[in-house]
Amino acid sequence: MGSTTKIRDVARLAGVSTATVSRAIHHPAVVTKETRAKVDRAVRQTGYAGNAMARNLRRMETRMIVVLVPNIGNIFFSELLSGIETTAADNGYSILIGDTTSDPGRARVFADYVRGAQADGMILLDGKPPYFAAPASGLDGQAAAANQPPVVVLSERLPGYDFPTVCIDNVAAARGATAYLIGQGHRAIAHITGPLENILTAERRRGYRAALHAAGLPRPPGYEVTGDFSIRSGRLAMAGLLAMARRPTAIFCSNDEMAIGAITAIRAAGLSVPGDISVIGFDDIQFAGCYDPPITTVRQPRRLIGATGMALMADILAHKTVAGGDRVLPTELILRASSGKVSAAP
Amino acid sequence: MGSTTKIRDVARLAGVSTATVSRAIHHPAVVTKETRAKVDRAVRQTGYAGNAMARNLRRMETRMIVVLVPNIGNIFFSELLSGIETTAADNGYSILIGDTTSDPGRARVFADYVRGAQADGMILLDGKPPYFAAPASGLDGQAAAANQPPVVVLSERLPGYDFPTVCIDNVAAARGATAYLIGQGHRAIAHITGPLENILTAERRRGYRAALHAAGLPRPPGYEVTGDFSIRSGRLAMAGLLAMARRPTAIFCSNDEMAIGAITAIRAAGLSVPGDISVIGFDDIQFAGCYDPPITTVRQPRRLIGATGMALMADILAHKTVAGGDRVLPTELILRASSGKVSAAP
DNA sequence: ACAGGTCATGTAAAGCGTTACATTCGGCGT
DNA sequence: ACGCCGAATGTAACGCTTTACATGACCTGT
Repeated sequence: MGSTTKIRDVARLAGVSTATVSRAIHHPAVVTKETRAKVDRAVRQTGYAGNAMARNLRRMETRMIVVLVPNIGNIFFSELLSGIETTAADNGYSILIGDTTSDPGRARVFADYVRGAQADGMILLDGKPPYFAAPASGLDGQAAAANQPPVVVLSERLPGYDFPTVCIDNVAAARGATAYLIGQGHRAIAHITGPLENILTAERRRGYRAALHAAGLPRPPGYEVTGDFSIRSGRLAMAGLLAMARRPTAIFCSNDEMAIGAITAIRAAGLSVPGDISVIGFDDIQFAGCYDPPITTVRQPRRLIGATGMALMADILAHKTVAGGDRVLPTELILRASSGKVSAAP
Repeated sequence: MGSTTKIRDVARLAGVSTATVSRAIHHPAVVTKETRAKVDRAVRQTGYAGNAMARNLRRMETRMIVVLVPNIGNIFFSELLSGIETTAADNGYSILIGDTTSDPGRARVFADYVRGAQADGMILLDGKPPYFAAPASGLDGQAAAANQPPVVVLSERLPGYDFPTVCIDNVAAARGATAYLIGQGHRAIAHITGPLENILTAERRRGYRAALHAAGLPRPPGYEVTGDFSIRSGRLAMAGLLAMARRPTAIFCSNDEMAIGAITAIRAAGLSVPGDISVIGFDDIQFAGCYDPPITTVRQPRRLIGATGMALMADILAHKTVAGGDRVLPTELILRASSGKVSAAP
């Protein structure tokens, strides 16, 4: 009982060869019932646990998937992760989470995990291409992809790369949300965006603009304010909007946290939601429905996105087929109390 | 450029042995500047990335830590994870997250990761002992521990086991919160607990009871209601309390989500917080301060707990010393608008 | 100029389990 | 009764890297 038990020890105790022990454990069907019993007993007696490093090396797989996420602490991603984890487990995979908030350099470390066969594939939630991938360029895209580890992109599209992707139609969803506000009679609708370099941000803004344009509404300067998806940034952005000469009557926020921040700021200014100003969020995080007032928002099927993405990854790893094409999952505008008809013009 | 580049290919290209390549990469100091340059060039040319499985096997370590968490989707844990991740990265480790919500059987799978050397250590956030560990029993505890993979327990204590632990003093914190309510003149204070089998729940309840006892207050039947840490359970529990003949004037909730649920229920009944009923939560999750009203709560240093725990783990792995003793981190009662002086008795 | 020492590099042996291939045994068909 | 076939097990190579030890070259001090 000195150090760990090795397969040899089990074999000796069971009176069989190491090959038989391995078979009894991994392919029980090919050994006799008696042999299996002997091995099982020896395994229990020794507390043998195999050695994953050796097994991985031999099998040339780790059944581990790297998931690159901008911020685990963010509830939006943590629910997405939860969907990924569940499906991963169902397929015998585990997920290795890489948080890139604190240090963008971590992205490289985790990309190297896949390149170094520490993980079998990589799922990207941060909307940034892995450093080792070159943009798809027609013909040699296929050839180049052949030697690259499998990558699946979730939640945002990566323009210029042709990784399999699971996402929603951000443009349409944002357009729908804005159109709803217009339908409620709002004419002065502002937009609090995410960070500008963010693809998601750009898409949602595009949808917002498209809706205004379709309704023939102007886009007054200053009506698009940049936030960073945090509650605080929503509050600050809203404070700026409240100070404007022509104050908006409705705000479309690029996520729910900023909507919460916006509502806080509106109330701090002595105004009411939705009495004076309507607010719409995006994502439908759990707290959106429990806030006071409950927040109108665009629901994203987070768990489904995660599950679909992981299923896709498992499929690619199993069949080695890169099933192209984006999976676009549906969104839903959830109407709650934070939005309503425009009040009499101020 | 057929399959992946191996160290042999790099060695050939650089005109040195594989040993030298390995040294040039991992111990640059011991090779000549010229050799290093040759190797570097060959590495860049071939895009060599090493093979982690082989390296792990040889080094007998994976620099990976399993973290067992009850629910990644829960914001409390995701922030704890964030603290762990950051410190892990600083120490050259990565974390492998195991979610046990969906399937408690996963706990076994992940415990086997450590046993099978797929991971170097395990951090437990779910307050449940790993299946392979026997309760500490005096003398042989040390001996048994020697062959076990390192385990660190965070956030809750595991009575009967002597794993290194980073936690808060739940009893004292709960007592403090309850005592504060008593100080505000409340005499009818109810408690919404977590799941009963939960150690945390038991500790906080103990603190609650202790405070009542110290103040000579009775514990009316039905004043302790069991929840499950979800918003919904807080709402339901509160609905039950509101229906009681002698309605409480203050509620101490075992976490913030249940406090939010409680507030929702109180308002739905046409009462106000804190006008009619004061509510206190626990944890100080991000949303507690942004809720309307902002929630009085006990702040736990989540990131610090995670960081301290991971640092402890790194220390154990580096020095092989099992530094015993619990690290008890301080909590803080954050006074906000959801609680106040007792109103005129009903 | 030679012994002894240092430094850089090469050689080859682990590290542990899996699996292709070889072997043995028993049974069955003719 | 013999040969063939299939099933069960054993043998040994292999996966890729790291590192202890060996080797060789070069330098220094006497």
